[in-house]
Amino acid sequence: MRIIVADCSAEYTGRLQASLPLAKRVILVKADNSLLIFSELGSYKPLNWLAAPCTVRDITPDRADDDPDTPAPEKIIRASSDKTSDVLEVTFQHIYADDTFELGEDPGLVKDGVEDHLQRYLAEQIERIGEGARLVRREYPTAIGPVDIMAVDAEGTHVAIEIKRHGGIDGVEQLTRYCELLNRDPLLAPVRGIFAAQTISPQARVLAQDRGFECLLLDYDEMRGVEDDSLKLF
Amino acid sequence: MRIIVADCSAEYTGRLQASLPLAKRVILVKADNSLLIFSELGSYKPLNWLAAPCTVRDITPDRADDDPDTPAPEKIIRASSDKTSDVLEVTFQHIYADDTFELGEDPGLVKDGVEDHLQRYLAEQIERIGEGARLVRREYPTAIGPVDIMAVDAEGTHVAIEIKRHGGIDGVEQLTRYCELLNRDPLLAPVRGIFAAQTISPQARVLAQDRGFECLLLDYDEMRGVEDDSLKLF
DNA sequence: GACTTGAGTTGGTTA
DNA sequence: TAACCAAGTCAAGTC
Repeated sequence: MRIIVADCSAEYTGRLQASLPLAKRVILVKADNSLLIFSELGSYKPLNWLAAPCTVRDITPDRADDDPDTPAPEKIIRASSDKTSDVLEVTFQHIYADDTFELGEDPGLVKDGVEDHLQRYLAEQIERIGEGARLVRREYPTAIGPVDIMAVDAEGTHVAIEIKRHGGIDGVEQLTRYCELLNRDPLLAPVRGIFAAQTISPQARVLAQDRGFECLLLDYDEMRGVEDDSLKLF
Repeated sequence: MRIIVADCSAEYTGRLQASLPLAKRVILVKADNSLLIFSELGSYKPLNWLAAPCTVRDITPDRADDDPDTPAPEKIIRASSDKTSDVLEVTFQHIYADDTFELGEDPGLVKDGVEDHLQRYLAEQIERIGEGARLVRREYPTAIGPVDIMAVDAEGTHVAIEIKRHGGIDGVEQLTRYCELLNRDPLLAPVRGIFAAQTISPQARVLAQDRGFECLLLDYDEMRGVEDDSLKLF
């Protein structure tokens, strides 16, 4: 990892054109030559970058090109994508630091607990969709992809459940496609749809109700708590 | 911007739990205290991070807590979100570098040319949807949001155009909703739908054709070229 | 390898 | 401010 702190400007040409005026910034060049430009602004997204695989060249500015109006840059780095025509060129006016560190391999991030957990918890606490409900299976396969949860309610009616962390319109569309398909199967029809999420946008809620789906808000902490409690019984 | 290079491990607790085993990494702490942990892996996304607004504390490890089995960490940094319960704790075993640079304000990125351009070009070259076509307007307003382009073909039939850089299934669904709505208006009906994009996924193409929509591939460079040429006439 | 879906998404625009 | 939508999205899993 090469770490540069410098007054610099930059030009990106690829899927779009973007330019950075002169300012003091931090530049990271990774082992795979991918290049990131950071300022104090924004979240983790760099102002500008070039993804690997790419080639990085240090260009010493040609003194013959000197324009008397602008000071000669101290250095120019040009990163060119190996697969596309993307180019990111960084022009350095003053370099405060330029250090390289060998980081070596990284064991990587170990994640625990996302949307998959919501699905697992709801499957194990299936009566949250109504008393007497029974789980058929998670990831119930269909021709157009797996339904998150298939269940049967107290009346014996099949229930297809679409689970999202945040429920938006596209989630309702997805559930619509599943229910349309499932209701063509005489062995399953009629199939109710339930749209379950931690949060549901107002538009999605309206659309879901319009389509005849029930909306179910999931409380992650509460569901986790129930699991923890049930574990304590053993 | 504080730049640290160190052997470190990290624990994140928030919307999920995630941990980083001990390895040599680069840590950036921005002016707003947001903290990013990078390795040579991945693209511009850090392995782990904590977004602003947050508070960062340097903790000198308590020597009384020393576990004879594990070496005492040189330093611990705990970043706590000010608004949520997110916490990111970084434990440093060995620090190779720890420098702070004042970057100052950044003028930010100047972008030029994205999906908006596709829309503008197609509006100006509306005969790409068929000879004799005329533009009604861009961002044609409806109750459920603006249609990208509304036009009239040579036969006088209204045409609703949905434009995407990449055309996926959700884009077809969007166009479906618009056309459904527009076709309820006796002053407009019948309304044809055109799904226009630089690339269209096979599934989206099938769905679009199933819904009776025409698919139109847009060549950005060609459309830009036409514009440039027409500008040269003046 | 192409395609689809989720993300601790992030970021911008508009109601 | 909240909701919706695009992103030079990235990344993981599936076909």
